[in-house]
Amino acid sequence: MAARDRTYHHGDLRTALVEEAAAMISEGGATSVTMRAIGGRLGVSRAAPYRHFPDKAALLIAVAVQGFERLRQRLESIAAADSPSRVDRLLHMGEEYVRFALEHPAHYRLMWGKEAIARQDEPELREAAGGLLEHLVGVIESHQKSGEIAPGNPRSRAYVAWSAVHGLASLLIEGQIDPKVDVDGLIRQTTETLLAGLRGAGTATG
Amino acid sequence: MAARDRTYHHGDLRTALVEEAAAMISEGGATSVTMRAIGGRLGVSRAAPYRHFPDKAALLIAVAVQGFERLRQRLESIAAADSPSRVDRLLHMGEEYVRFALEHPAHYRLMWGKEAIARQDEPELREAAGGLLEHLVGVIESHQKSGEIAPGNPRSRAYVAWSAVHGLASLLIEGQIDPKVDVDGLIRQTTETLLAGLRGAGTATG
DNA sequence: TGGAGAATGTTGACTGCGTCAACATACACA
DNA sequence: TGTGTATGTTGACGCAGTCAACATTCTCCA
Repeated sequence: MAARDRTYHHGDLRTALVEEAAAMISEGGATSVTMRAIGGRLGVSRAAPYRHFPDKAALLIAVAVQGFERLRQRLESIAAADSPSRVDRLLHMGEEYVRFALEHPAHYRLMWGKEAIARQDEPELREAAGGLLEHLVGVIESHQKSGEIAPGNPRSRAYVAWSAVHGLASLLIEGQIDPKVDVDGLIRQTTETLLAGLRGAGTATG
Repeated sequence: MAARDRTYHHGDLRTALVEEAAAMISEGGATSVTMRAIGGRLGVSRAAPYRHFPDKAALLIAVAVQGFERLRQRLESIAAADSPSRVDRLLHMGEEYVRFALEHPAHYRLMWGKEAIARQDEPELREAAGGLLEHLVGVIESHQKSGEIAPGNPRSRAYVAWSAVHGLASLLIEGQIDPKVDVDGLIRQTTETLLAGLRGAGTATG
């Protein structure tokens, strides 16, 4: 990108588009991304992006997929690494999840919001989101084996856990939580409450 | 609205706009609402709505506020009425919350989504959302008094509870949860897990 | 080595949308 | 009864997404 100034062909416009779109999203939210503006920022015409993405939604989907991959990577690195006790690890994962959302609010919104992307049912998207869920299910299962989470359908348990962190993340990034609240404390309290609930609540339902 | 056909003045355009916008949102999501279309559907010109709302965002805000009022009313009627044991009532409230979102997905999205409405910080909106939270805080407090929820800052506890139901509601309406899952069961499991967590987890944090 | 065809980029044009300004009409009240 | 205000209409502007026609460059085989 440094040495490729002013050539007719950009070199790797597709990659650049996704990255630039992600940057614009971070700066001004998803609505600030326009095909024209993104072209302008990359020194390319307004229609150039259409050589790489059929429409704007497709570009946003690519950005969202990228977000999923990064989040997943972040969570997996926790699952794999340095946590002493298993319980700690689970709490840590929940916290990291919320923190990711706080660090990349517009990105996170794009990942889950149906409104933000016209075609939320794109297979690529579903797959990326699904991967994340599968990972969580696996973690839940392993914790069930070691007894830290009550038995029962691990997928249901995963959805419950996911709801808690996703809900907190959403409320935080949508500015629905009083700014005076201690965010770190709230995150911790949420994950701890969740874990306590999962440990105990062995209703027949799941 | 029946007898007022074809007069120059509509009669109560403001109200009609909010209702029509809500209807369009239900039908085709918030993006399907355009000032021109809404005017057309009401037999009025494209600029007429501007006599009642300074811009599109203001109209959407009115719709969102209406949604808040309805949700609150629904929850309050539960809190006030027929539930036998207190625990049941709390579970019931959580379930109704999620059910409301399922019945009015686009409406619900509009209520919380920053992206959907340009100015999420509108005082009118904050107030409506705040009212809901205060109600929840009150419920939590009363349950703390009777010992069904561990002591600790009731506002934090309320945020935790809200996160759980809001998260589940969001995941459901955004189509992130496998359609094969038993939704009612999942809702129940979520509220039960939450309650179990709130009953036990008395960390120093809150 | 020199094209030919594919990739990639550009420009012009069209449409739909939000919105403003100027103008028209109806209503309310003195 | 008349006038000021509330409400509605039409015309116009700019911006965004997108398509079609055209231009340039790249690749790769004869």
